[in-house]
Amino acid sequence: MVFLLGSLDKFIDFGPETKYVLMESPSKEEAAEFVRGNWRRFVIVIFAFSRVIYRGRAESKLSWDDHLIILKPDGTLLVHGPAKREPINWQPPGSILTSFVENGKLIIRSRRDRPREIVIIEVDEIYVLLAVNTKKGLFRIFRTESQMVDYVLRNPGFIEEGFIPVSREYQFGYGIIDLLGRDRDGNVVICEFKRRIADIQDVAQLALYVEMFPRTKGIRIRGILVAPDITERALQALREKGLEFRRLDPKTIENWMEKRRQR
Amino acid sequence: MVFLLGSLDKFIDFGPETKYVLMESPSKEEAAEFVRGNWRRFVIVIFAFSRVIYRGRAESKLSWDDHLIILKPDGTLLVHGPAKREPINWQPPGSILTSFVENGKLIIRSRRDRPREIVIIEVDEIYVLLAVNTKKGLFRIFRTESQMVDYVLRNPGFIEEGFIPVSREYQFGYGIIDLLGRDRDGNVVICEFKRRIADIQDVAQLALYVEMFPRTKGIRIRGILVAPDITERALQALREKGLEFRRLDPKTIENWMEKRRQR
DNA sequence: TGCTTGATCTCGTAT
DNA sequence: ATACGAGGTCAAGCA
Repeated sequence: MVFLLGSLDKFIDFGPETKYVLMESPSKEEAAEFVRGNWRRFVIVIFAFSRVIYRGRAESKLSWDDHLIILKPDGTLLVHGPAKREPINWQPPGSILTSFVENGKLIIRSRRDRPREIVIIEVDEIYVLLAVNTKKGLFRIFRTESQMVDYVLRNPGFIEEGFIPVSREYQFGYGIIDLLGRDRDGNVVICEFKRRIADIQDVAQLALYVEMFPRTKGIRIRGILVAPDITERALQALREKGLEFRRLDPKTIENWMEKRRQR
Repeated sequence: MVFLLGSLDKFIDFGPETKYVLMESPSKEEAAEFVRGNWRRFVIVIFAFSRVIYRGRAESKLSWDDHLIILKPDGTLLVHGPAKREPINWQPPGSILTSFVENGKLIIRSRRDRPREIVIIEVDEIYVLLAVNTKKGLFRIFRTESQMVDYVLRNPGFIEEGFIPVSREYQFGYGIIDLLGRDRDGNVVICEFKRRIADIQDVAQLALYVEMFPRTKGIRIRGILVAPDITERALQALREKGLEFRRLDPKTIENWMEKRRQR
């Protein structure tokens, strides 16, 4: 079922089977009422001449211009400009919307606590309001860090001859170690995995783990960074810290998973 | 100027003053042609029954459902679901769009190199296509990490009596030090700033800097973490590493900026 | 281009 | 609730 409304009939009850509601140049009152009554049910897209004020963890002002505003049933608010993947302004899920007309402007206000943050959108002209009934499709993703650990658990020789995995996601006082193991000489081996190119931050993380890991006399603590690649400077820092690198290509894992599937 | 088109007249040239173009239930051919010819000029919002395949740094599949698709002139592509701030699928700026009809489906394909990534959207039914001409509003933001450094540069006594700032954004082989200074005894002081609650990762970063900073006999290298707050475990790790913490409240900076503005 | 870091990061997960 | 780490992180700045 589809509604195309030049002016909103306030008595229409948009049933659950309503695909979308489309309004061209609605009045501010119509828009305010629609948003107020329906933001929990539809994803609402508004194209309008507006400005935005944000105050919370930081503070920002976006000047008067044409913007694309998106409101989601979970409380998410997005203000998109003509470029970039990131919204110019936003409010995360869990925020609460209010919508009303004040001084001849449509006000869309989104509030949340913890942390206390507020986004106020002042709208001077609404070109189009589109409310759509989206559903959550099944989403699957591959090539995660977790799959890299899976691979090494089943192929411990990848780290080195005689490597024995001991614990996955090992927690200690200074963080969570992706994979903890022992080498053939009984030394502790801390493995840190990265699905992307490893950088100096990753070296810092591994270095902290190695230095803070509880020591036993006569047992060395080794640190190994496992990633598809590493930046030049990170590799240099790694070596100066006495840590090690193992290159693990995503394709190696893909081929391995393919083989397992065929078995 | 506004166009509302039940069916697209392919000879219309949408001038630069065109605010938006709205199409309800366009045919796949119409939509394909419109996207092909106009994605560099408009932000295009499509509400459609579709599925998405992504392959690149990772790989994902999004099953058939109603989705909100956004295309931007800079090559950004977003597929939004009914919840969350993040798009389910996307392509960053700089990607190249192609659009055509194949086997009765509208195909929207976005490609980019470095890294080579592709998103393919198969559309089975288009409910609404909205093309809007947004502009980039003036955007200003406050309360950044950079402002914290500004504050300390003008108020070095905040770190401690006798602290002398030496270099901002000091680069050396192991990263970039926010603020480098000297204490009253001539020791090196490395300051790391965080605008949010500092955590163990930040301690790891500072620890690496301090340990790798070039040493001169008789001169100590001190590390100070400056943030509005710090987690309990991070503080513990910090102390074990012989590093220090200074609490800097955002309000302190705000008040200081307010005063400066009044002068 | 590569590299590093900030971000109103967001998001999931474990405690 | 808080903390920690992943992310197709994105985006900016600088060598």
